[in-house]
Amino acid sequence: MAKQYWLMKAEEEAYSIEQWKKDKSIFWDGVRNYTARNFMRDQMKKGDGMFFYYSNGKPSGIVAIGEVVKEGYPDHTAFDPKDIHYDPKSDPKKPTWYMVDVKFVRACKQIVGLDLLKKVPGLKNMKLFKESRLSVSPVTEAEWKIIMKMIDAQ
DNA sequence: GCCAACGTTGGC
DNA sequence: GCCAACGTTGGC
Repeated sequence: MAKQYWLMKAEEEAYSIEQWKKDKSIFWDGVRNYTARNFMRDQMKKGDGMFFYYSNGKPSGIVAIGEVVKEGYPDHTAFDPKDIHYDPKSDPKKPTWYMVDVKFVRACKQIVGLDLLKKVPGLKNMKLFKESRLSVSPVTEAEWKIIMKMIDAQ
């Protein structure tokens, strides 16, 4: 299958790129939305590219580039009553929630803000704008290339 | 901090 | 299975 591209959101207070840089590879736990879950469980493949996006930021935008290194597997935080993402309805024998591992590739010199992304004609159909509440969303190859160029030009 | 958008829950 | 109420996300 051809390489695919994704955009994944986190709040800076929840997980920062400085932390990611240190950790190198992380599991993307805590997603509790079926659409996002389906992308992680069924579609994300090893080697796929991803943009790390700060939501609820000042401003919000893309801050780093990563790569999928482990394909969908059960999100164990759903089984832990002490975890904030605990979901008693997820059965370890038949897990409801899945996650992937993503490794840090590089940080943007500066944030590629949402306001900037919105101004680019080639990006006007981005899923990010249309389904703004989705924490994992697909990025087309054309969109990926445009954004990579914006990052390289920084 | 407000509020629009939208997913989820639960009563019927 | 409908739909109102409620909760969450995320831009501003």
